[in-house]
Amino acid sequence: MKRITIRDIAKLVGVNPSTVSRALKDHPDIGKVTKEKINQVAKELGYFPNYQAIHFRQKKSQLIGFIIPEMGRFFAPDLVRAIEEITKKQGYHLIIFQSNELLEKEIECIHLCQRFGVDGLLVAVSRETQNLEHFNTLIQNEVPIVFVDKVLKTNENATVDINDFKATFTAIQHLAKKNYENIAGIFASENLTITQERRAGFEAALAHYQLPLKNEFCLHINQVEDAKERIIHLLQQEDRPDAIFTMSDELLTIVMQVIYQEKLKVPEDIAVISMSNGYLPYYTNPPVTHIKHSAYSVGQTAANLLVDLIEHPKQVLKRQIELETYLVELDSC
Amino acid sequence: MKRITIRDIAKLVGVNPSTVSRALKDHPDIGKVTKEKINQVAKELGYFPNYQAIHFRQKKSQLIGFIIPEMGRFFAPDLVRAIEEITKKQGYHLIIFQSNELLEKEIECIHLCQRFGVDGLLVAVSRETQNLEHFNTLIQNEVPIVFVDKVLKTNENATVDINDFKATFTAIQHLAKKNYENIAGIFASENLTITQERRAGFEAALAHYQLPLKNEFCLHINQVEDAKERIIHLLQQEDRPDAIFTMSDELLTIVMQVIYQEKLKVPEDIAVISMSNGYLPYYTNPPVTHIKHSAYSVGQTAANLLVDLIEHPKQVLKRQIELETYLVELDSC
DNA sequence: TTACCAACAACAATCCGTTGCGCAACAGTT
DNA sequence: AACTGTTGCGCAACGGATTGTTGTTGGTAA
Repeated sequence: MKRITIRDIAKLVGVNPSTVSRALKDHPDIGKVTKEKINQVAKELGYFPNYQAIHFRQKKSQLIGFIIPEMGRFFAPDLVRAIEEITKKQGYHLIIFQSNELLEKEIECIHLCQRFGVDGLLVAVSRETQNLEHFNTLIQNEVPIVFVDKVLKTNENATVDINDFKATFTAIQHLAKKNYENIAGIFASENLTITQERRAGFEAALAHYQLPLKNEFCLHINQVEDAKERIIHLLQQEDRPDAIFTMSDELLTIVMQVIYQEKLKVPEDIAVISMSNGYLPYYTNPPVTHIKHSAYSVGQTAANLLVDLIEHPKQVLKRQIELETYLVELDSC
Repeated sequence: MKRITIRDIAKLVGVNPSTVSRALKDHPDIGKVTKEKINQVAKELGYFPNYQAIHFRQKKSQLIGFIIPEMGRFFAPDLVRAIEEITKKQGYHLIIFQSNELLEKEIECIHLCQRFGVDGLLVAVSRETQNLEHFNTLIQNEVPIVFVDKVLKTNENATVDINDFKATFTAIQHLAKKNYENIAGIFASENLTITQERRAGFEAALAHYQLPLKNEFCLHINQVEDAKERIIHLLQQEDRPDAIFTMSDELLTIVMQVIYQEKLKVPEDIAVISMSNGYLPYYTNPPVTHIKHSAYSVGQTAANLLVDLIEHPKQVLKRQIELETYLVELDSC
């Protein structure tokens, strides 16, 4: 089926395509009668504008790229949900790319975004990403970028995340105040900035409360494969921890599985506290005390910031946003 | 910064833009020396093609739209993950729209897809969608559509889902064989085709094993708000069920929360079986026996089917695919 | 009547890459 | 020398909407 263009309408009404274009967008230059006729014919023909042509002409795409390491189950969905809602509301649309935690793929995604002419970009960087050079051409082309959740902090780039140090500190503080003394921490890959900051918060809190920092009590989980074994090993030591902190929902699932398997009672045998997007802690028995870190808010904030940067690049003052986290006290400590 | 075009390269090399265009795609008409020069200059200038222009000219977008009721936590993420991977591998890219379970929004999404000129469309229909009329213009424009997971079955449309009847039957069969007799079923909104088919499988299995079908034992959860209360009420009856089937991970979370709250032992006090994407059942205590229904496979299959339909519209024979589900026996029955 | 200004439309260029067609130059054949 | 075939490249139109500029009306005021 042939697509209907403004020329078709123009021919039928007997005017110039430019007149049709102006009429359809209610331009004051066009007379009322002509406008009505054009609008009527457009409706009859079932005309709809060719966005590809428009975007091509205007060098805009109304597209926002979102590069994410992987579409995980705990954090990403809410991020996407929020971003899609906000961007749609503002007339933009979301095109999603997974980098699979690989720098190489991240670069590929960036190229694709460039070729597609996205108006802006949201990025959660991959585990391998140690600097932001590969974003330079995009930046030179003045495509706004907002780094979200997994960020590398520099002074120039827009970021939305949380204060990982403080959030973790708060978690450990909560344990300390409840008089737990042998606190273990389960962390993700050491490469990630968020891991480093959370680990720093963890250590600082232990130090502050004069609790022991044992190296065997700090696990960095790089592959899921051996995660269970390592945690089992941790919990089977004779001098095992009396409390355990996990820095993410993913890690919490593993820990809880081990705890169930080992038939440990929470919190009697061991206390658990986690950073979380706030759902998983209610699926477990008992519900897990956690530092709530809302992916939805992060997504909303980042999307709004990005749209601001696209539409008023000069006027945006606050480009680095740290969202609040808070303690949700349930039954695991 | 001005974008570099083939004309810039042409000027520098001293050839015609058409020559540059052909050279860059290794067209045999262009001499080796010229090609090399052009490629070199292109690299020096950091040229990359303007996809918007290309897509506009070729009336393709390399975009695949994905309309989903909502970016949920259990099923959608794997769907998106799979679809992104497959479509990217085939040179397409994913643009996501949420219909929020509203027909009106679903129609909006369809319009957007049309305007964006997507090459194909994946759809999980909303709860309100009772027919597929609103897809007609898209179909007339020969944009392939694959309905996925939440589908309405007609003879013409491409679909990828599971045999809900059979899957549910299998679940109940498993309970029956373990001699559970008072089986309750927790279902989603009655409007959904999948709910209807699962309920039918549920009833058929009860009938087949000559088990009682009590209306009070079949709950349809429309809002999350009162879900817990209703399930508590179900479990507090004196003649309470000895086994409970949930048709989704979402519902399973609620049931498990209630079970924990009520301090019921699984499977001693009550058995649990669920349909699931296969992760949540391991987060609970005990792990829940379930019918595994892989979102990732559904996504993969649907994405591959769609790409086939885009690229060889006439040659695709099997357009309605039902994926296998299987019983994963864990410790809750 | 002339001058002038709205009001309304038409014209044509533009965005960038693609592609059918044409043409010149040259090698090889008879 | 005349002809055919090949190689290598240029020309120009094209796709659909937008937009700066120009042109034609009709009407009003001087």
